[in-house]
Amino acid sequence: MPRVADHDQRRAQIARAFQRLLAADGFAAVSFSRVATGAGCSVGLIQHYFPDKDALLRFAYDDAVSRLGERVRVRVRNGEAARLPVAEVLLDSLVELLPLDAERDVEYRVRQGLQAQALHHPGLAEVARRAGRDLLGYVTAVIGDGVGRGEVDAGVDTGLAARVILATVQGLADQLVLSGADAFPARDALGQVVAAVFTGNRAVRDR
Amino acid sequence: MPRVADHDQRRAQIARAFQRLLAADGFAAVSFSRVATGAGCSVGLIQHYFPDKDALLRFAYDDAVSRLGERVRVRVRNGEAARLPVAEVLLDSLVELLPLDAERDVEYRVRQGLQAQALHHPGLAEVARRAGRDLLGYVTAVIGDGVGRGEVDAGVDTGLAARVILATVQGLADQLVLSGADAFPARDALGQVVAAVFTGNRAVRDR
DNA sequence: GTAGAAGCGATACGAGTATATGGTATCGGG
DNA sequence: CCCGATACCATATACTCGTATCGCTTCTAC
Repeated sequence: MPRVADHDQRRAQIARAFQRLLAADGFAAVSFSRVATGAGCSVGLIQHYFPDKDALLRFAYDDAVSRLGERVRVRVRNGEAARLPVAEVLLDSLVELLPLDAERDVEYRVRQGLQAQALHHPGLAEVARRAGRDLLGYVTAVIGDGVGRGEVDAGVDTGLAARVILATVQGLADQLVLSGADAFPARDALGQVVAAVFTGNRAVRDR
Repeated sequence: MPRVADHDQRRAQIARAFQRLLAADGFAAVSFSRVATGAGCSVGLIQHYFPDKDALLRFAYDDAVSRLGERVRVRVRNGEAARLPVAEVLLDSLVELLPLDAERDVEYRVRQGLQAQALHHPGLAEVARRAGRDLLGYVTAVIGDGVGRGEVDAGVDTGLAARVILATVQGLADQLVLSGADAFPARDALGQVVAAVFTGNRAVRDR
């Protein structure tokens, strides 16, 4: 066997350079040569690990959403370990999606940029749909959990409520990047919507 | 004086071609030559009416949001003429923003595509901010109106409530284009959020 | 009429793109 | 030790892009 290299690590390195570039300068600024410069390698190396640009886009998108999902899962574990109310755990998880600090801002921009492309790009659309389904399923399950614990009225359509909450998160994120992270109390705003579903727990609603 | 032409009409014709192209094939597909083909003219003509690409982008963006604003204003006038509850008028107006039919889908994609570009484009960002401010001011005023009529609790922060509602609209729109216009009852979902603010009017909330 | 300005199109140019190709360096196994 | 498979790079190719420029046409004012 010949010379070896850690493919996963290389791909991640390239994808991160791609993400940095996308977040900083926008989708139009992403080219193989610029990604190569950012990753400290040659264009040829990128070609070596990604058959074409689509593959790079998909990988980078997937990498971003899976990292995000990981962060959310950690939040949930911590929240459950601390025996917090479901509403609070959910809110904390969702705040991960908002571009409130530098790291999350980069991630938001990556998701945003690639989701915009997904509208006209079947491969990316599939990644976007899957990510959306996962997140929707997760939030739906959490709300269902809230029903079980009496924090949510039994009559609510958990799926629709999850859609509304996720929509609000997404929209608030859009507003934040446009008007600045401290233009308005985004967490409070999101808290209102969550509280509107978790009517059984006034401690959260009245925060 | 030499030969005359209707500049506004020409610019609109070009901008519409631009918007069609953007909505159908995405921002990356928008080039002068394609816009010219779509508008049935030459590249030179576009250059004649727009000094550079930025000017075309800004004009097209502005055209899209002002047309949308006009549609919203008509909705409001009709709603007020029919003496509908404020919450209902607001909901009808906001549904204009959702890509529920072909025309609104095109408009949504234009706004979405250009807003995504605005993140890394000062000129477009200014248009986006202004459009956002206008819409936010409008919704805030409507909610304030609701307070005056007793449909909204006096204690609510009208500006923040407006932000939340607009965020939800935007996020629901994103979900709609990703999962199809009839994937879920978007109007009902939006109605829930509006009703959460307009607590004084159960007829709307319980619809 | 006709001068001349504006409308409008064709084309040229340089930069930048994704991808293809050929080559060199570097390591592991026999 | 050394063959060869693989990592990696430099450059070539065949585009497309935005923009600049030139030239023809068409109309109005005098």
